[in-house]
Amino acid sequence: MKPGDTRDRILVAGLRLFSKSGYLGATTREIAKLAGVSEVTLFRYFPSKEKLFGEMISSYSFLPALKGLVPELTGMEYRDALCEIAKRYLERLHERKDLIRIMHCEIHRYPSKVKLIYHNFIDELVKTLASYFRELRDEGRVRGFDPEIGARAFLGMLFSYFNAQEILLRRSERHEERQRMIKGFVEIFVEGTAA
Amino acid sequence: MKPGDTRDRILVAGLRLFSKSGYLGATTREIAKLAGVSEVTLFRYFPSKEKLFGEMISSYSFLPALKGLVPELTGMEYRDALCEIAKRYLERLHERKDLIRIMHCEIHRYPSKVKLIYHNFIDELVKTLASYFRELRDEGRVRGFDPEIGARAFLGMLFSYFNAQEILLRRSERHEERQRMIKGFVEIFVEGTAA
DNA sequence: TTTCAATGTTAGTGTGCACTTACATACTAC
DNA sequence: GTAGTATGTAAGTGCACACTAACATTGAAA
Repeated sequence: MKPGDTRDRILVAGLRLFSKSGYLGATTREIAKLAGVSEVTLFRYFPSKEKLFGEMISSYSFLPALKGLVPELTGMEYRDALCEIAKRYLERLHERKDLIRIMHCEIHRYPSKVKLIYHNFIDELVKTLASYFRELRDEGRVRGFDPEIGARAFLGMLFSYFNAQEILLRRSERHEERQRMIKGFVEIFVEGTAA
Repeated sequence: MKPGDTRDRILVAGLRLFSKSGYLGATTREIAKLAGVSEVTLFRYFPSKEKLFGEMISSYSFLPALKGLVPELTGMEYRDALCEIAKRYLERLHERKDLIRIMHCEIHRYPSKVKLIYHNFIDELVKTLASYFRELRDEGRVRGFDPEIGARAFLGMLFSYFNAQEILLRRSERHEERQRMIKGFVEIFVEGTAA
């Protein structure tokens, strides 16, 4: 067993259990068990539960969700581009579901760190999408709405949908319904912002 | 001190502290102290912390947020009506902020009860708003989009805004910014759904 | 074969918290 | 005044959990 491997397994187990039971609800025993190590080993790697939590949050920050996507979009039709953005965004949210849960529930525990991560995530998204809208606006392909508000509106529709389905109601996500919602949202948004 | 008064004060204190610290983080000592009673009295009214939590959730369910509003809207201009809906919705969310936090974080504790309350809340909102859209559509004042998807899109934009501002970042909400966001969202939505 | 690092096992300690028991006090109704 | 009801105070129980100490085991490198 390579060194580093154990540490990672503990971090992954922490992510899972902190997400499922909350910081206080997840016990070090459970985390160690899920990681397949003894509880003592957990404390050899992380001097306290609090430190484990901190390291976990830091190491599992969000990947850029949309960065690098914009260039690919410039040639596409507006409607198709928005569908693509929506798809990617929902995929990223789905991947980071556990982390999102934790940040929602434990934001009071590590206010500055969690807020920073969250803020950066939202900012990156909004700015990326807003810059895309600004580009289109300069080409006269959409009307002159505020790009940031537009970005927040679009991402907000999607986030709420994700939140209701996957975080709160924990439904099995049905692919076809998701497609239908995306199409509906995009439709409204396209009509609402077209030139 | 009337009977019933004490019980209520404990429930209110429970709401506040469960919201702030989570179910496990809030102690019965703290709750009793905030309610201005001794811890023993708390246990005289509620046989366990779990029961207190359950009673609290049940008694503080959501009030209908938009019901009864639709009739008032029928005479109004579409844009103004949406602004009014947005304003009311955000006000209701603001009032029930603590409860919303709890439901987000503790949904795994009382899955069926919490889900039911939450589901009913969303359903009431979506159905009310969708019926308004359907009415307009029948009069030919908006185009033929799916009223339910439209409702989810509109409420979703607003909810995400509320969530980011008040639940996660706990910002002092600046009234003017809120107005600006509402206007921007409504603008996009109106253009996106107008006939 | 020896050595060393990573991990396990066992058996703790101390603390905070939900919850209890026993008894005291204040106030109200009769 | 007496009885009863709501509340308080003091003290404590038992348990789960974060965290520790001491020693055993394994496996690979030298």
